[in-house]
Amino acid sequence: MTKQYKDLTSYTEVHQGVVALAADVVTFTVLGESLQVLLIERGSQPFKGRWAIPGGFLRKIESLEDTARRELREETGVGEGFLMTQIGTWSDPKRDPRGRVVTTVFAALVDSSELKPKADTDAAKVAWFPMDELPQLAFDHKDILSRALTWLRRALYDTRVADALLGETFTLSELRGVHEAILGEPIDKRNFRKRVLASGMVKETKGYRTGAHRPAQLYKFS
Amino acid sequence: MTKQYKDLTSYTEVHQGVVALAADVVTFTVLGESLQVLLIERGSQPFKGRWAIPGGFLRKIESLEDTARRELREETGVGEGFLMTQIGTWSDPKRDPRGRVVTTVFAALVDSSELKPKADTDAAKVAWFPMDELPQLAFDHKDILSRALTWLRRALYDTRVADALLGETFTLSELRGVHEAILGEPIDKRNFRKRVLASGMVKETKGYRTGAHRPAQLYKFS
DNA sequence: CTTACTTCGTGTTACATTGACACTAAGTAA
DNA sequence: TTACTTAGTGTCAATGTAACACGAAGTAAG
Repeated sequence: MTKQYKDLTSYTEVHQGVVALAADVVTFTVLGESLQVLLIERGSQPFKGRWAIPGGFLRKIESLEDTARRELREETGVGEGFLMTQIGTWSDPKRDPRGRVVTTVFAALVDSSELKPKADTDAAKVAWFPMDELPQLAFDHKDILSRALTWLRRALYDTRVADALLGETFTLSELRGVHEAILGEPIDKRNFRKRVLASGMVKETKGYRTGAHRPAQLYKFS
Repeated sequence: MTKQYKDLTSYTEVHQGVVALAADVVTFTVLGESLQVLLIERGSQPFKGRWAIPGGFLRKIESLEDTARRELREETGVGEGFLMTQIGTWSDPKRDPRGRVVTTVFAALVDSSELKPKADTDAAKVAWFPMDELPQLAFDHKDILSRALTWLRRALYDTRVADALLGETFTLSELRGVHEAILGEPIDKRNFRKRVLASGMVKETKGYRTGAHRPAQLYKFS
């Protein structure tokens, strides 16, 4: 974050009145039964010690989508297998006490099984938090997370959402778990199976997931 | 547009590599049976003679929402009775040949009965076009209009959309006409009445709309 | 004043979708 | 062998959706 602060200082000092454009990435994953979001701890003022949504400034020859993808890769180490969608742009002149920062926010979905949470780079701590146990947040990031969650719940009925959060194959219980974690409420098991199978969005494979219980058939998206 | 060009020139000359931030406003209205959008004709290069979505640059102490509201008022002369929603930010580095312009797009809905189409200010022609007969557009504005229409069709089920497009009172046929114009397809009359009345989103008034036919009862949103 | 014309206003039925609900099956672990 | 855990399965009621046709109430024109 020190880097961002310095960049911004030079922006505001040299280009009086000019706006700095950033991309912030709200990265979601489903871990166990819980929807989690990736945050970084701020190491400097303002909001030192609070947690923030990772982000960075737009570079000269990038689109905001490029910026967001680059930031996500730097923070999480995930490869190409993520889904990213723009969810809005925040531009209140007072949203950042250091100066004028307009930020376009993206939501990214990553498969928890592929995560290397990327050891605290740049003297900044990075961590996953359950969406229902968020820490104190910097800037207007609480509002942003709230809107991101609303977006995610609406987008859930797009096949690609669950696809991005699960591995190549998955059991129907795992798929249901993703929906439950995002919606924050239980879903009837039989009705869910019926609906998903009837929709034709998944097809069965020959594999089975084993454990200390009856094995479950594996499916994949079609 | 001359003004915008000059502003942008100074941006790119003085602040090498710095991004100019704009707000563009896609203004929709329903006129008769047709969904219309407000465009301005460009009076200078690039894209001289083509039509564009009205917009302007962010000022120092404004949010993008403020910019959009200000632009809309300047172009249409409508008062406060409009609905405006952010639909996305376009940031491709090559989207504007003059230099780096990132634009946040808003959709605005105005009641056609309140319009003063605002005589061609600033030597720029302003006109309404049916969404299914668009002229040649400047920049990436064709793509933007396409996304705006998608947004509008999805948002239609929010009561406020039709509310913003209609006057204080309206007949159920007029309300249906708004839905048909936006969706671009006919809606069954009896089913529509049933659904709207059952939803409780409108309540009847004592007025009637007369014409060369049986008078129609007026309703208003509740 | 009669007729043509236009838009308003009204119900039923078939079909699809959704939601509630409980037990047996198949494996592991002790 | 028993306890434990998760997988997998069907019915029925209620609700929502879509298709469909005709008489009513006004104006306009001869």
